[in-house]
Amino acid sequence: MQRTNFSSQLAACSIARTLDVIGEPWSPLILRDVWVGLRRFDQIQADLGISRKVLTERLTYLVEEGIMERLPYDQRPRYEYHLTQKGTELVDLLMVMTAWGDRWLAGEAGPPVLYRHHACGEISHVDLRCAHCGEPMHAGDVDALAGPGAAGPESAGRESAEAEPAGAEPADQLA
Amino acid sequence: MQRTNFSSQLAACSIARTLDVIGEPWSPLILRDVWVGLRRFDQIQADLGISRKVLTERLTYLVEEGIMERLPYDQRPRYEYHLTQKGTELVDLLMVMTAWGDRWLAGEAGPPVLYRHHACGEISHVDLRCAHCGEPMHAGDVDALAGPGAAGPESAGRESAEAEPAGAEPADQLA
DNA sequence: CTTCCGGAGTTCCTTCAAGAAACTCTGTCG
DNA sequence: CGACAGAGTTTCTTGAAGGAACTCCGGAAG
Repeated sequence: MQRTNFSSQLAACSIARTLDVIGEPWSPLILRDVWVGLRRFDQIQADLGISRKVLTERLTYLVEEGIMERLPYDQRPRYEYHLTQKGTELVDLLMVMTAWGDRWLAGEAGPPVLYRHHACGEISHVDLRCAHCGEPMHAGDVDALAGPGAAGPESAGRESAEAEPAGAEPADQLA
Repeated sequence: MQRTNFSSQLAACSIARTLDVIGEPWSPLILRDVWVGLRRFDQIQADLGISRKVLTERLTYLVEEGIMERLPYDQRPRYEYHLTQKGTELVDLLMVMTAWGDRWLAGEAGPPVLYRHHACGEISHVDLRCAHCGEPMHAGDVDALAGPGAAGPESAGRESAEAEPAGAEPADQLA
């Protein structure tokens, strides 16, 4: 799996940049474990069954990236991993994965875990809304335009939108 | 990278199940390309710079999983990939990645691509809300409980659960 | 009719990351 | 002083990703 750093994409795509932080195998599950309270090396290792070497690498990287902090919890050399603000906000991603997985992949037994929303007390899941107007915001509800950090000079045009199968295919670039 | 199928987790975790579908390297970027209108093999390959072999594998798998469809667009053996409903809903994940990446990783140039929300016409990004009450729903706004599809018999209570660093940390389990 | 071409993959070889399991290091406790 | 436990290292093997060349198919060109 030789260096999958998406380098070509890093410049122009927030998705690729995000994947560069938590896109490696196991990273999202490590994030989940720490989120739910499994904060110590051996706990996470036992829970996931991940190789210790890989777990070390991932934790080190996540700390470097500011997703987690490594904090001593004892006089002895013992450490716990805690989510930073940056990491906590990344949990949004996990909640969306959960919602999608529950909807499309849940076994006949139903979802394995339920979330109760503090605000309303109901078992619920997340839904995506526009931060501006509060209306639903999903794949079909947006147009993409080149932003300030867009790639090359020629990238000024449009983005997803059109995209006719047969006709004049724009084949834009990405985000 | 020998078989990272998260099998131990698949039974009990929608996050792991979702990762099993789009967690492999490149898959989210392929999804993005198809979403924005790059639907043909060579287009995607050129855009991502991915190995043709890996692209073949990923596309085949995504089609098998019902994320995309492979449709002929010519009398000749030419095909395009289109998102299914299942795949389109997965784009939510990309939109959340974009939002997080824009917030935490955007270069000094600003975000590379902007999204205009049809409903309000504003440049915006997604926000997570409770599907029930519409209030914000983020990492700290939920309690997790074991659902019907929870793991083993002993998993009735919590899962990872205990594991308080020091005090009585709730540290619920996962999804 | 034969040749050319372009999209869509295959094949093959190399390299490097994930798995597995044993080993190390460091304080504390009995 | 020896056992212990948490938190990693080390070492070796396997297999997935890269890369580049090769194949296959049907229409277009000559």
